[in-house]
Amino acid sequence: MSTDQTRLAILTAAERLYADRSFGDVTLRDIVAEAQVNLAAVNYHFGSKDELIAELYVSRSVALNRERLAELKVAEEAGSGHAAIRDVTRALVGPPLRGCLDPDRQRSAAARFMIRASAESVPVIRKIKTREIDHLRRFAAAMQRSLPDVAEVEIYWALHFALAMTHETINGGERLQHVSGGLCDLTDVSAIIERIVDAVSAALIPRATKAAARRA
Amino acid sequence: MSTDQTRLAILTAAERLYADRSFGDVTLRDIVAEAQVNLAAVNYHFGSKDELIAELYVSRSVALNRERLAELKVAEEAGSGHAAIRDVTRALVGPPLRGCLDPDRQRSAAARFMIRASAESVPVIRKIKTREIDHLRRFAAAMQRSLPDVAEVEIYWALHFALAMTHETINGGERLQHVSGGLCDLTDVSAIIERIVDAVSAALIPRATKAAARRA
DNA sequence: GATAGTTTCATACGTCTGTTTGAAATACAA
DNA sequence: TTGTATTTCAAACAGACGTATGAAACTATC
Repeated sequence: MSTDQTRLAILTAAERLYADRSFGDVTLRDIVAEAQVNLAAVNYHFGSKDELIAELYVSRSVALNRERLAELKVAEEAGSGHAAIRDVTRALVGPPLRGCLDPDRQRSAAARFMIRASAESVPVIRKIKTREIDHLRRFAAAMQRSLPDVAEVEIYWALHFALAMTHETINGGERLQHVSGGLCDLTDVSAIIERIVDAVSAALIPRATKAAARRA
Repeated sequence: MSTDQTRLAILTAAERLYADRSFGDVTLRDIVAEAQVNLAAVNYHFGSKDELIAELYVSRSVALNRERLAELKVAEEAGSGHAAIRDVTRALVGPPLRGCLDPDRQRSAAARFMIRASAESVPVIRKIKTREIDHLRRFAAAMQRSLPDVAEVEIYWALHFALAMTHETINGGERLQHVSGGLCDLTDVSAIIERIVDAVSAALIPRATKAAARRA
């Protein structure tokens, strides 16, 4: 092909398959069948399976981070410098949740791939996760700015719990629906987001007022 | 051997390895090397790799459920019939957290294996997860008894979030420690448990008082 | 339109996987 | 001890895996 259509076909095919199945389970032969390219194309264009996964992870990682930071920026500009804690949390958990729960399987593939990359700890991804650390620190800082009275350690735990609820809702949503007998609605994404935002606020705000009272 | 020492050696070896690495990654040859038995012993005693995993999962699953229900029973008897929401939550998240974060690798293996089985969705385990559904429903019922004013759907979400925080703390604890620059202490297990219990209570109790006020 | 460079393709390589085999070793009952 | 049943063992099986090869098919430049 003239341009690197093949590269792109492989990347999107891999993304689509990794969204549903584990890294170890998806073979190169699965990927090239999905992409409708030759088996050798993967090693020609990427060098190895690991390098393919790494490149896929990096590209989707920067996309997710960009999306989150864009939302954060909007909230911070609306609040003339510092965003409310609810808006910061929304910017953190909104993109992956909206992405994963999108009914369009292809559009949701990127988000679900990222969740898998976050959950499964395959060596090749472990090595390039420094990016994620820095990114999460920026959100911790934003949360701290919105609640200056809260101790730093509480901020990190809240961030951790926010991601926890996000990931488990995506990965274990089926179980929740099962356990609740279909009572819990997983189709209304914004309601889920507000629910998580509520939980994070409820956990943090008492600690803020308590700290403020101590200070006064 | 006279008794089924070999069966047991295989089970504990598999548990130990699956606690640290994924199901796909751990081979039968790894397991028999760890157990110091012959390769063919696995298929002789269990039939196949999948059946080994299934038997291991079932046995550890009933052990975990028993532990949780014992804690719940103690709390309910102390409260003469119904336990406080904090105690119910503690009975749910305490056993896996204490198990996984135990410094003794061998003792923590069972708990970490269960977490992996819960996170990785391998077909053979998916089929026998009905057990887990029933078990979680009993905890939902206990939570409902402790907070009768809260809507049923809120109970299920709270249960879901409690498990979310538990799992992510176990699986993503390393990241939390990294992001927080070592600020978050993962060695003090009971402090972590209280933190999760706090978060669940904070999420539920406002909804209880609100519902009670509406009712009045 | 010939040439050089890039990309595709069928095919094969070596290795590792779960599983099977049949004989050897062990245990246990008569 | 003899005979039967259970358990172990080394070895091999067929299949799937990631990767490598070299010829064929393209694309672009002159």
